[in-house]
Amino acid sequence: MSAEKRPGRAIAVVECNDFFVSCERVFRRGLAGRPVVVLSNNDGCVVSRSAEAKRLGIRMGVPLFEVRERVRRHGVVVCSSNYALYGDFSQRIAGLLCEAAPAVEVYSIDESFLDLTGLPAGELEAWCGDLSSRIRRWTGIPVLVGVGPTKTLAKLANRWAKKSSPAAGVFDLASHPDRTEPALRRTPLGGVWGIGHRWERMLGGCGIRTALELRDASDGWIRKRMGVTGLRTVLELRGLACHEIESQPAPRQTVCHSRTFGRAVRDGRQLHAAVASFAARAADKLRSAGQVAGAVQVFVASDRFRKEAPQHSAAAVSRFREPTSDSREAVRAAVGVLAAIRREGIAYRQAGVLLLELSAERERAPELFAAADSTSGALMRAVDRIRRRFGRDSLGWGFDRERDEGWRMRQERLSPRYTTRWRDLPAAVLRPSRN
DNA sequence: TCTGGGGTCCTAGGACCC
DNA sequence: TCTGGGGTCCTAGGACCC
Repeated sequence: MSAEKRPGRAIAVVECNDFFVSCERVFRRGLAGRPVVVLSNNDGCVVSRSAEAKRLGIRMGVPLFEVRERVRRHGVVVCSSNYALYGDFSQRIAGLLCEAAPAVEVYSIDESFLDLTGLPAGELEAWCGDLSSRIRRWTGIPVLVGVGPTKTLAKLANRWAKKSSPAAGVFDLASHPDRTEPALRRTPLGGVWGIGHRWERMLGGCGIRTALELRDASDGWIRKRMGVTGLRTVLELRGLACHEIESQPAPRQTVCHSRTFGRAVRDGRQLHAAVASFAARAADKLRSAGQVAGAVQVFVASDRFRKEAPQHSAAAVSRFREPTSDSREAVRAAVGVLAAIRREGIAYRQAGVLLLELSAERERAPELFAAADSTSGALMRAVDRIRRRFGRDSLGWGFDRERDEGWRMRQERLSPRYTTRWRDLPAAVLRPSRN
């Protein structure tokens, strides 16, 4: 355990407020002030809500069909998720953060950690306020900033920025340690970073219900019940840093592309086509990260919500003869695995392809007796180049042509890709002035 | 009718070795 | 026949995150 208490350590976490909804609002001014929700893939669950939608009692993660009546009654605007748009906003914001702070960890699509150690305590809040308004002005996205001596306390501060002073948008525990205890006392366990549903229930059963009670629990007991992961959280609540800022992201260990289908798929050819396209996409991701994979895993699952239908889920792995990022090899191996695990007569609702045992392409050791396919790398580079220039759909594989679209996901309310596709670019119309 | 996708880390247990 | 300690590697499952 490398816990460390250093004087004056200041970690900020910058989190976009209701990020997906905020992105939708940037180009659709009519959405301001209205209840808005964004859905997961397949238009399944609510994954982002505006403040107005939250006030209507629409919970995070709820399936759309359960709140359909409320949506209709209150005129809630419902959007399919548009990851091309959100990803682009995310990159722009990350760019601004990297200009502003020396060490930045882009933690997720809507949140980053900044190391602000060294900024005079008296200036922290104003500095964060400036940053927040700069992001708002240049991207249109509102952000909230929490500051603390550890990542866990910064996250807790962020929660308070949201709850207590969303207008100011900054809550600082690093230069105001006296605020920590009251904040911990008023934070339920579920609001602590690192405490999920299971642990919340377990701890609640033992009489621990607030972040303060968790902070003051005994080390030995926490270690026994929650392992080192739980102990780290507790130490961080005490101001001892266990999680550093990782400004150089570690290379991925797995790459996954999976989908729940728009409807259940019983037909072998369709499932084959779906898995082939997932494998090709996973290999694309691999190449864009400059990695190769040693093995591929395929999984399939029937609809777990339809208890009356025959259920089957399975997964299996196939190893490549030599690490590769060639889409054709990934597809070949994946459909082979699929053929071995698929059961006739089962209606599958979900499938996915994982690439495992990743390593950097340049570190790859050539196999002594491999019949090296020297065209593979060149072909893949050419494919990637053409797609970058002419769009992802400009070039496909043979199996794409036979593709039956039956498994495609539902996206009935997709907004345009305003910032990443030329023909979706918003137009500004200038009218001559009348006077 | 309608229920997401993509990751990480840790732990326990078994196989195997010396 | 009975029997110790310590190590590694692998896998499955469980917890968490957004």
